[in-house]
Amino acid sequence: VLGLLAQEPMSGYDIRRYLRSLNWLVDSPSFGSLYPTLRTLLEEGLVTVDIVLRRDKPACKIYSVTRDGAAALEEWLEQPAPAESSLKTFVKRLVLAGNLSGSRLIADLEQRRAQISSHQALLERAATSLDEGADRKRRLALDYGLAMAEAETAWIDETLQSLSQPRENPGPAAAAANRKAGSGGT
Amino acid sequence: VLGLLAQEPMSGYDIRRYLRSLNWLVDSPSFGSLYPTLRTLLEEGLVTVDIVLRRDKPACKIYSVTRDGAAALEEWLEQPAPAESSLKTFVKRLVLAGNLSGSRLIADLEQRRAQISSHQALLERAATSLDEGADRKRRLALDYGLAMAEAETAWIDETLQSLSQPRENPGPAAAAANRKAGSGGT
DNA sequence: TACCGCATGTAAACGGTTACATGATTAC
DNA sequence: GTAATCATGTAACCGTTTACATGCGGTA
Repeated sequence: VLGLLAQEPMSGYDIRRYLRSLNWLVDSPSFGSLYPTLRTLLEEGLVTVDIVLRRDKPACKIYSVTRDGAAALEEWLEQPAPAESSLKTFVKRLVLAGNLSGSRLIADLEQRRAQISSHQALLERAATSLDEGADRKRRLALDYGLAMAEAETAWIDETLQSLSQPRENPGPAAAAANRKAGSGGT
Repeated sequence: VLGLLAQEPMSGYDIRRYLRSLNWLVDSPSFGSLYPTLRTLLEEGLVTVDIVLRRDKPACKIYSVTRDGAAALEEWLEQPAPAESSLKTFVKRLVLAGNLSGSRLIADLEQRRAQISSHQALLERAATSLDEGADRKRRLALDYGLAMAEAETAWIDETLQSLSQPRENPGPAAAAANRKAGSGGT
């Protein structure tokens, strides 16, 4: 929440709408947890409110991060994601990449790449132990996991490369285009 | 839990170990929720216990599904995943693909493909609305989402194809090989 | 006037994790 | 004898969802 407000002051309703638009990537909290969270942040002095009256719509409360809030956010972002760190954690941090320092972002990507490798190893072990004549359906989840791991690794590698060459402006769009063109990748 | 026990009778500890090996795909419950769950299933008559004493290891309780349990599982599996259905739901069902009827599995895959399309559309809308000169880092999450959507769609299409041609035995392994060979995709 | 989308909020219920407690068996 | 792994279990805590409650503003 702090991260989103740092990108742009918003109301609780806005946060919800924004997170809903990323529905697939991150799960958006219900109002029942979102509003109390904002209340807490306010009481802790990490955000301030600004009640905005509009003639066309009902009034809303726009929240902005304070200096303390920005410091708290930075503290959270700068401490590397915990070693176990799930996909959810990674994606959350990716959503806040705009607030992340370049080196921190690269470290996150590399950490994720390493985690995928170890997960891949686990899945491969599981696949071989299940091996031989086992019904295809039983292996589907493993195959899915391996395919996704491969795809994610490829994306991370592309992204790391494009981040290390900031002179050009290939950006994610160009990377996507490369993918579509099917230029032989690793 | 019922689905795993249907594949093979196991102890709570085994379930945990198995789910841990799929760590990345599904999150394994803590013992604090797993054991009470088994207790409940037992009380509901959906599973039975068998205390097994071994000389080399401590005793353990092997759970097996009863007829009622199998019926309950089937009921759960046959009702298509709810329309919203998250990635988690999809993967969970994929892990249990062995217990799923062929037509149900295909329906699940197709439903997921459709969901990805709509999510893709959302992400693309978000990407264009954020468009123009926006800092690359701000778009990273969107790009990630789109890349993963693409990869998942590709995997689903391959899998659907291989499932519809059961005469050959290409299986997931062959599909993976195709991917690696980089034969022109969709 | 009735309804729908916007916007905020609260309280109960629920489910899961964390932390704790116990004990058998093997290996150092 | 002591640590580590295997194995099971309980209770407090905590965050989230669900359901409910309220009200403004536009529109059919």
